[in-house]
Amino acid sequence: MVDDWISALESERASMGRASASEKVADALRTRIIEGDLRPRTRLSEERIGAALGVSRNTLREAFHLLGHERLVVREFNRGVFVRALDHDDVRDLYRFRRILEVSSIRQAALDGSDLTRLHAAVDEGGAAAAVEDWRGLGSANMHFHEALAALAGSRRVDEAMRQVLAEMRLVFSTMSDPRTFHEPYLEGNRQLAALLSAGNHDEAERALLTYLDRAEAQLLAAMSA
Amino acid sequence: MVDDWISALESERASMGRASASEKVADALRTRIIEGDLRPRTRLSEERIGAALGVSRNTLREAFHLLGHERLVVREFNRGVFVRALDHDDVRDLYRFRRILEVSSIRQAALDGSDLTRLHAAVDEGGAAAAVEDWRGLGSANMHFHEALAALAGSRRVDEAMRQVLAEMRLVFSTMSDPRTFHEPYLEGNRQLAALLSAGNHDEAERALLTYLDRAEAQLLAAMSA
DNA sequence: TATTGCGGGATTGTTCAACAATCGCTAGTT
DNA sequence: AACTAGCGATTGTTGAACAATCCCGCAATA
Repeated sequence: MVDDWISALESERASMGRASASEKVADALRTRIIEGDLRPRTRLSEERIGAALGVSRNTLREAFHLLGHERLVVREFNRGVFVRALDHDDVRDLYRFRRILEVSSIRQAALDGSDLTRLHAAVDEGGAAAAVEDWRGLGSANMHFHEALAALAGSRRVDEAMRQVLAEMRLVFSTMSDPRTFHEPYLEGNRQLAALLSAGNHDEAERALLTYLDRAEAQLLAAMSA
Repeated sequence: MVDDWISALESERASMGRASASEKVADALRTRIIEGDLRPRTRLSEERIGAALGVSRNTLREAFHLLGHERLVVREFNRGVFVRALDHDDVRDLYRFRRILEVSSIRQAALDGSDLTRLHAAVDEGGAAAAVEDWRGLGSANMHFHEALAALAGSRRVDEAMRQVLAEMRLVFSTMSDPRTFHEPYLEGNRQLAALLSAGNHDEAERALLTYLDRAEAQLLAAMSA
């Protein structure tokens, strides 16, 4: 059935006891989107989803606003909200932005010997996930690595921007069939990057990061064309 | 009367004929906040503002979401929404972020000889505003200058991030009594920066920009302490 | 005096039902 | 085939209602 995710949504209905209703709805939808149950361009009908989750249209709309803010859905006036679909330009722009944020984070780390524990922890997390062939988990670890990398800039707003970017990256990955292909090659890259930073070799780290991002971008673009 | 801005809001009620109601409400409130009529920490009562603008609570709430997304207001659960109040840390973080975005824009411009017309247009706009002593207009021109500067990065997401940052900057300026002090000194700085970029002297431009931002940050922080 | 606990009023959070505005599609016309 | 009118479905917006929560004053207590 095409509407299989509706039942998946209903299963999330249990965990909605506390906090703001709209946030819980947003959580549920976010999970469905990231897990790939809700494909890009899918229209999110207020009526059906409201019924599935047992919330009113108003609350649902607030949730849509939250997801729109995270760029996971787009709202088209008088037409509804749709799961966001990223094109090649989006991916190129995402990586352009990532280069800016992550390179400047490394440069900041070069100035003030930052704390690299989070970074190494993310590497370890990735190693553990790969060891048990949990490729989705490896993907998350990868995200954590880059989140930790951006955190070296020591700026709340950089953190926030990076989280935003990574959420959009998940949107891209959600459409890919084989997570391993897109995450496993970068485990070693992360390890090397962390090592270079630990060694204080920031120039080399910057170069490595740029090659890393170039490669990832090219791979994603190629996969999107196919 | 303390509630003078209520009538100012009502005057905006006329211009609300087209487009989404919530966006219009957000526009009206945004103006009031930026103009300084709504001071930081002011609580935005759903009842009173809804009545003043003639919209329902639900629509008003959607508008609050939009403004929250722009970080002009903060929503506190079960307590209401308040005009955002920035502290010293916020200002420091804003400038940290601006350095990252604007420096990388200049570096990008160094790689691909970007189009500088918007930049020069913003300089001219500032000159014209200063000539007639329109200091608020000079402030806007200043924003446009840095928006144009960030645009050199050639990234939609950088543009968006910069707009976000500048909106927060307006929030700071809205609390300042004398706009001239905070905008006039930078007219010459903008002119020089544009000239350096036109001349292709990007290294010097980068240094000038950093001094520029350091000075602006220090001046704002000093003003906030007073 | 300071603090704790307890109303009670005011405000926000959420739901519901209704209507207006708009869109997309289909059928009919030329 | 193209174009238009109309219709059904969906979103946009409203208003009212109720529940949940917070704020503030007041009394009781130590």
